[in-house]
Amino acid sequence: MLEPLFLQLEQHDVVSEAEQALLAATISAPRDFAVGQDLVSAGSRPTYSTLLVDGLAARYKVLEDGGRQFTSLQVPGDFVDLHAFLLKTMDHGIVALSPCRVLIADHNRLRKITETAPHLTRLLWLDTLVDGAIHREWIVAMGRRSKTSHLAHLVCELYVRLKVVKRTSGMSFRLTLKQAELADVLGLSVVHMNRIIGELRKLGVITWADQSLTIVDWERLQEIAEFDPTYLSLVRESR
Amino acid sequence: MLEPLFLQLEQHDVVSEAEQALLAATISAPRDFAVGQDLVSAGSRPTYSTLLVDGLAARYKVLEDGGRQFTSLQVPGDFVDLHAFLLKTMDHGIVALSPCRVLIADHNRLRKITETAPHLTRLLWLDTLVDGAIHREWIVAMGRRSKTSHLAHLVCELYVRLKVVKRTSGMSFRLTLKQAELADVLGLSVVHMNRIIGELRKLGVITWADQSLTIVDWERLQEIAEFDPTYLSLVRESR
DNA sequence: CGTCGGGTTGAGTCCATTCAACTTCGGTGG
DNA sequence: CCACCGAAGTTGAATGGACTCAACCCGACG
Repeated sequence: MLEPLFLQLEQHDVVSEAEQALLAATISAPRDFAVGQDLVSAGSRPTYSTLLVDGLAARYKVLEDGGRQFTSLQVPGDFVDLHAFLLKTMDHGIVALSPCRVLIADHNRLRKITETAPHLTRLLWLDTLVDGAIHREWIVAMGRRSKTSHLAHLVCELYVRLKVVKRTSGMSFRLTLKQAELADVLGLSVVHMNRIIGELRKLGVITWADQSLTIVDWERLQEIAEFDPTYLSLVRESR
Repeated sequence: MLEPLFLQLEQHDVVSEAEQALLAATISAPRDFAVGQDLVSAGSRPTYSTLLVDGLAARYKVLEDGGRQFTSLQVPGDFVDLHAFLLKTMDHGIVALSPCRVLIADHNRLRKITETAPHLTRLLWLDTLVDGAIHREWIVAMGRRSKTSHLAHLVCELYVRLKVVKRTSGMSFRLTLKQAELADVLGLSVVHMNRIIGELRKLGVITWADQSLTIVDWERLQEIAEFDPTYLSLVRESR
């Protein structure tokens, strides 16, 4: 069940068998969440971190006027709230966008890892750093890209991240988001989100129906997005 | 010269004398940068990380059409590229927005810390996690706040972060940004940026002249921004 | 005294929003 | 069986926010 996590970690560096065993011993208790449920709620102080192993989840904040903004999308193999291990208090919620299965890693055990397994510690740290790199890319997209380019970039990113954990088939992947939720990713109104999607469809670079998104023209999509996957650190080297 | 770093770390947890000494031994070689110079350039693979001890710097990315977006502002005590320790390749540049003084921490020595000083390692990790938390807040601001609220939020954030490192006097602080640079923070045109600033001035919540920004009505500014400093983790507790 | 960088202001255009209507489709109950 | 309903998506029209282009101000500096 830890496979997606290992697939992700091994993109960055070699993970020894001892380290894999240590992770396996740290993580326990599978749990399932239904669509719309909070995996972790804002303001809470969890004593464990949550590893997503199946489904799609998102971090979000809600403003006083009711507006919601997603700050990240989480795919299988992502530690959705590893940062809570040190930040202690959740400053945002995490919601299931599809049925989700998660595993639990107790903070005491994570602390043990930091005390006994420096290399594995660095890999977990790196996990949160990639998270930050994705955030930066989103900021750039929100600030300076056209909406069409922003959406294209998101599709590229999701495709690459899902491919790493073998959740793609060919140039397609399941995307269980509603358009209203996508709008909360890009910071748009639902109506306009719909038109932007129509834009990419009309350009013939994607199709999206029945929760299945297919990239029809990967080259063109990358161009529109100015997508450069460097920020995902998908290079296996000593860390 | 390490004072601002210690001031920041001690906001989060107790830093022992041994840890302070270890940091002091890790960090060396002060260096100065002029306005507009890159502290770190995009695409590079630095073998050390850079601690800002004086001045204002920013992370940025540039798009093909020449558009620039800042993804963070860095104040004294910030490790501007601590993430490069594990990410290895810089996916963005870091530029000096005022004359900057920095110190250098070699990656080999940082690695030593991860192998011998788990608590200090966690504090450094935490440093990058707060970074991520700030990124998330920026994403929310860009996506769902009004531009006025976004600017107000930025002012609140800067004030609090600068206060931690004693770079405020009363309700004022030096802000060496040009309006064009602020525009690259919020993702706006210069002209519109100017009008938004005028907005906050007209509301009587800030003044800003001669590179000195003063918060005239802190309560009101916080309201406009819906500012809640939780995300900065300014609570001293065991981590 | 002229020039230049940064800031400010006005006018017109374009993009994104809101409000609203309408479609499609799957589920549910008469 | 089909009529109805609600959720999600799509489309049109009008409003308002953000953009560009342009002019102008002003203080620093040569």
